[in-house]
Amino acid sequence: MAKTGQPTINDVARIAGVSKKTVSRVINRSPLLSDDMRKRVEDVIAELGYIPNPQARALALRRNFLIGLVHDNPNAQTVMNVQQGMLEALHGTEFEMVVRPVDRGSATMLEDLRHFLERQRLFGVLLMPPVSENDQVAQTCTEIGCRYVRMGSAHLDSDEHMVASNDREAVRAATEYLIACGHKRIGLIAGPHGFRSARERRLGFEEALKAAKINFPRSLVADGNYTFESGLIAAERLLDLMPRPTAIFSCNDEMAAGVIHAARARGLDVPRDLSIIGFDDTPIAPHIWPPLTTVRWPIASMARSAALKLIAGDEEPVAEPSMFRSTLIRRASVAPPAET
Amino acid sequence: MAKTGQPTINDVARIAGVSKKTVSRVINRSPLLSDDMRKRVEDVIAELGYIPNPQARALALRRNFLIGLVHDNPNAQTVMNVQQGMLEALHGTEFEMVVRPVDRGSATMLEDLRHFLERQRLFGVLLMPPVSENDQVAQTCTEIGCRYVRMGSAHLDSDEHMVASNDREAVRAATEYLIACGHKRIGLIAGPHGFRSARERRLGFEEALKAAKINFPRSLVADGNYTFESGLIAAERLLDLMPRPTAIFSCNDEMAAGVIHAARARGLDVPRDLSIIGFDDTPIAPHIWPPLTTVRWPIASMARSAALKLIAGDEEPVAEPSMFRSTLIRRASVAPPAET
DNA sequence: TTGTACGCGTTATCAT
DNA sequence: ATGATAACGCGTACAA
Repeated sequence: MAKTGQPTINDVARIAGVSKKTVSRVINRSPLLSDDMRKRVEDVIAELGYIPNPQARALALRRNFLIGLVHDNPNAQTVMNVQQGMLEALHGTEFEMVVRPVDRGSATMLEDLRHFLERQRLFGVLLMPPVSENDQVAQTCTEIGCRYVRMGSAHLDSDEHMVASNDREAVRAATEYLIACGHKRIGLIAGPHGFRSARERRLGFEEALKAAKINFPRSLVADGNYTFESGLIAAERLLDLMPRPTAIFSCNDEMAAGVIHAARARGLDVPRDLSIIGFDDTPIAPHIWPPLTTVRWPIASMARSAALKLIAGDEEPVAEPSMFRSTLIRRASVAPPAET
Repeated sequence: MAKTGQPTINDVARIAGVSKKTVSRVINRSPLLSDDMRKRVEDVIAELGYIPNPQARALALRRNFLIGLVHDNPNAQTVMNVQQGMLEALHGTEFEMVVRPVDRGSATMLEDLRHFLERQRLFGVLLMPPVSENDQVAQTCTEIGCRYVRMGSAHLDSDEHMVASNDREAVRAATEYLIACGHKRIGLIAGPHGFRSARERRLGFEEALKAAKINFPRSLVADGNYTFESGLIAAERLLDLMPRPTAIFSCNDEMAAGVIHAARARGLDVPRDLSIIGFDDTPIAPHIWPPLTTVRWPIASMARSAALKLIAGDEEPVAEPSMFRSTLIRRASVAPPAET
């Protein structure tokens, strides 16, 4: 027994009366092993409570049993949901999760990430949006030989490397709901330029209007950057319009909360004078006033699937989906437009 | 050069014309080294871009360069703030952060945690509340030889193992503010039993009332469990009281949001008919209506200090504080009580 | 001050 | 199918 108190592979081998390599074969499920030999070793392993040392394995295999979460996402709740999903998948396995925030915009981001991956020899990484949209990052992972799965709002990669939500379709459905309620002047608060999610959501919005043959002047779209303040400012511009839009689709909930503030500030009643739909279904969405109609994407499920793809053996490709459906959650922030 | 492409300590030693041990001494800043020898080795290290292999070091040192974040905190934003603070401290060092949620309540929690620490050989762990309040967890860390620092609402451990916020004082100050505004019937929505933070905040509240010689019947305290719904239910009970309280201190912001909902539901105006103070200063606090007066605790700073304590060398004990001050953020949810 | 030899716990190679 | 022996890359006695 080693001085650390933990039994090692040598202890198992000695007590079982076999070689280290045989024990190693048992651990790694080598197919070429007689059953009685396997049984004998497994008994000793159970008896000793032996667990392979991760550090030694990492050194020998040149690969760590760590899954990285690489993100530059500003939304705390989103990141936590992803972590929760990952952890679910990793629970009970030999893998642990290490979190690595990166600075999109930093000129050395790619280089930093490469060094990180090379040094830590991660088993794989889960790339969260928006950094997941950067093809060079994926390219770097491939070069280094680090497995990766990207989360995103559209298929940016092959199935094994991707878990995507159908933002465009979901927003299209949400907008159709607004139209079905009778709205014809609908404003859009867009997401930040360069975010794929912003693009997809906007496209879904425009598709719905076009299909309904509703006119959509440029003046009805206001830029936002996913923050409360940007939603507030964008809403003020939209609400200054004559005629005023009777509904607004906001590309995320946080901006939608800003819209509600702006509406309240000028004495507008939501949803009587203005209907609002957001995106994300953040925990506060049902708690703000009025409770917010929004689009919920199965973020934890996506992260869980992504992690399962990451740790899946190469032999049997996992049956995890690569496309996930978002759903419209109808609450109280939408109503038919008031009679004019 | 190794086949992996990365230079090893052997490459450095060979090219510099010295032994491995000498290179090792340079890396580990051994004092007994001639200057020209150090210079020679450092030059080769820089030239090769050599970085010590973490896996090999972990094996040799029987200690991983990983800092764990152990938590069972339900508040996503709080956890993210802690992660951010930790990562700030760890940035630029050789340490990485691995996240480990635990299940308080699970009978095997302690055993699971012990296995985790023993197997991964973490350098140290940051214990978040409320699991940080469990002395057995700290005890386990000590036994295993894993450094730890606890975050909490009171001094539960020696300075080197503790970063604490002064919840009691902060709540006392917040309550005094309510009293100064003229409130005499003040309700309390308490936190969950068994949480130290809940206890400290309640004590601070009671201290303020006692100092002001204000009567405080049991009926004015309602139990909550830090969730929106619990705050809503507790508020409904409090608002049924005759006479009704003119102000409510809620032990966290989420419950305070529930209080606002309950007040609105019965046509009460905040703050005219009811003043409210929360605790946490969550990101939504300024965005709900009315903007919430609350107590802000420097959570990221605390986590950063905790991480710095963890990775500090044993020789020079860090000068990081172990007590942090929370501050009252005055917004629009408090006003003098309406004339009766 | 510097070097030699060996240990850390595992996997891989190549025999048998 | 199984075993002896050599990596993996670094740290540490102990010797020089």
